[in-house]
Amino acid sequence: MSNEIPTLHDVAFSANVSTATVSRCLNFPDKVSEKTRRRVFAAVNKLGYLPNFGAKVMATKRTNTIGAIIPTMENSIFARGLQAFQEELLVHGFTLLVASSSYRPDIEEEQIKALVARGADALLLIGYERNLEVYRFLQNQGVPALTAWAFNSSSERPSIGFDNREAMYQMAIKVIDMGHKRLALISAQTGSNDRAKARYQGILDAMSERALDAADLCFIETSYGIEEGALAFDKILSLPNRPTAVFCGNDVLAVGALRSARKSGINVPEEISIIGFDDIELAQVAYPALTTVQVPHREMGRLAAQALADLIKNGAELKSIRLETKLIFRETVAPAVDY
Amino acid sequence: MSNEIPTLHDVAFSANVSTATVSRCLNFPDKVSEKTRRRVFAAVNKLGYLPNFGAKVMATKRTNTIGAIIPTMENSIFARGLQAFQEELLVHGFTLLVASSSYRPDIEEEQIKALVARGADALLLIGYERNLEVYRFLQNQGVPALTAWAFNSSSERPSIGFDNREAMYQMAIKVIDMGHKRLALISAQTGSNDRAKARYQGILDAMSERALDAADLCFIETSYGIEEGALAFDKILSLPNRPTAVFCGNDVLAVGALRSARKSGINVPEEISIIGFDDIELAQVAYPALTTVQVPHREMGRLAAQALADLIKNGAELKSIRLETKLIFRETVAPAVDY
DNA sequence: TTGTATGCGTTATCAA
DNA sequence: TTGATAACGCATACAA
Repeated sequence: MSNEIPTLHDVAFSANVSTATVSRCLNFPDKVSEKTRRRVFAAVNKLGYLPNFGAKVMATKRTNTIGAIIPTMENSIFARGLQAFQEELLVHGFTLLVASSSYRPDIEEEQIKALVARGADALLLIGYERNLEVYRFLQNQGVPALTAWAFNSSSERPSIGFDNREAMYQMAIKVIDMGHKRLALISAQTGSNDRAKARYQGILDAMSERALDAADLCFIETSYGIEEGALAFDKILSLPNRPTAVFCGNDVLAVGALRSARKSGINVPEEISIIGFDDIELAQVAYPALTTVQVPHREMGRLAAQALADLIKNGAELKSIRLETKLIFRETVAPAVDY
Repeated sequence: MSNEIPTLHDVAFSANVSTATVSRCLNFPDKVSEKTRRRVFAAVNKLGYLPNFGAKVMATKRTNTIGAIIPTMENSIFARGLQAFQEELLVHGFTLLVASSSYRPDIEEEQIKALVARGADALLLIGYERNLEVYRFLQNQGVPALTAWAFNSSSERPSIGFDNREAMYQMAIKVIDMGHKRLALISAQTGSNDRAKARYQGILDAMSERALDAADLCFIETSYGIEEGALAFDKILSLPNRPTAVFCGNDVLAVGALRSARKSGINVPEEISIIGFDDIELAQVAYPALTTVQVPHREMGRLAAQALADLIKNGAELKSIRLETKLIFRETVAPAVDY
């Protein structure tokens, strides 16, 4: 029982052929005669040969690895999409390299460099908004990047996602048309998050469209978490002219709001309506079940992987794809009571 | 504006030193004179030099990459742990390679090979149970592996996790001592899941300990999902001698059970108690809030990353670590009603 | 169809 | 402190 890891050379020696033949046999089996192929594979099995990764990378200039940088895997919308992304990548023979930014642009930048340094053949990024210099760096290094979770027709960067503004706009129109005039939004931090910003804009646009003064929107920014949503909702409850409908930037915040309402003895939706965004599991399990916007996270991940694989393997150009969202009315929204 | 990616050579030429000096300068800055160091770094910046990954791997025989294979990122217990794992890995200069097995041993095996082939310096695996041949393969390839999410004192494989049997045992004892005699367990598939198996065993042990006939446990196996939990609960409800306490292998199944109970008009916990496992977000958001076992997922991920980093960088031996779980009593458990 | 020979971009050994 | 040079293990152009 030898303790050395076998190389191409060893296989070639054992099969009594040249290293070139072994290499060919492994990469293009049909370019080799039946007889030698059998000999080679026998040797490969006998020795337990596995191609050396570094050498392969060096020779082919390709790692067959694709990097993804997401805010955090703890947010199930990213976990879900990433899972689908990875599964599809596997089908095409790629492996997933993962990093997270904790929603911080500086960390994201660092991670982008790290993944490029690690030889990622391409990158998946969340949202458009980032330093121009980053895009230049990617270009210089020859590493293509695809944007996901957002679609903005006015940007020419390739992206696979949905129109955050439009989705929230549609939901807001519906809710306003149910008689709600005093609205609130509990939003994720909009600073460096173009998705949050777009959702905010969607509500503003809907208000203008329906002749409400957009300046009257009660806007609260907070960070991600159930607790944070609850705290923000508490603040809203203490307002003099309490809103009748509270939009939330995501389902997690909405569930926090729901919890806070229950604690304060406020009936949802009779006294106040609450709206989420994403339609993660929490939304249907919440009590009452949450009205929200359904986003095709898995589909996004899958399509992103396909596009990237197609780009690397066939040189196909990255094309933007716009996916549709869907309004899901469950139990947390009711017509506004007038008084 | 040149379009070529610069190499060590280019930097050396530009700084007017040898490639050896540049390499040294980058890897051991203090082994080089102040003057040349400045010259070299100036050249590096000017050219935008980034070390070639493949070449580096080939020369050092190290990718600084660690692979993790988990059942699925969609299960938030893994997403959470993986996030912590990745964050800690980053601190030590490692990148995370991710693959998922969908709870299938054959896919896991394939993925293990894929990650080794991708040059992972070490692997993180979930649970002990797998083909012996896999461990032999890992050994032959010289790739160390650490097991997480389970701790079994009778195994000598290094692992960082908790005692699934013990945790469920403690919970069951508590519940039995509240007067429950007719118990049920809605379990994840135990076939190739040692954690599920251990939790099952924990209940059996508790029953024996409290002089209940373990054969009376109503045991249902199902796959992961809210819907699946609900269906299993429906079955239990239709039983002639209905159990008074229903344990669930995880919180997701428990939340499904809760939903089914609500639909059937059964009061929880007055008429039936429901117990989860994991304490994910769902548990506190569920209504009524779920009684469950809290597991330190993040801590596991963090410690696993530390151990692996220490192993690769300093050759430290992998040591098993046993973490504690905690019983969380919320609102879904009440003393048994006798009749 | 198969073999020979070279290059890929680092690191590391040894000498200077 | 620095430089010349030999690996590292594979893919591939070219020759046979």
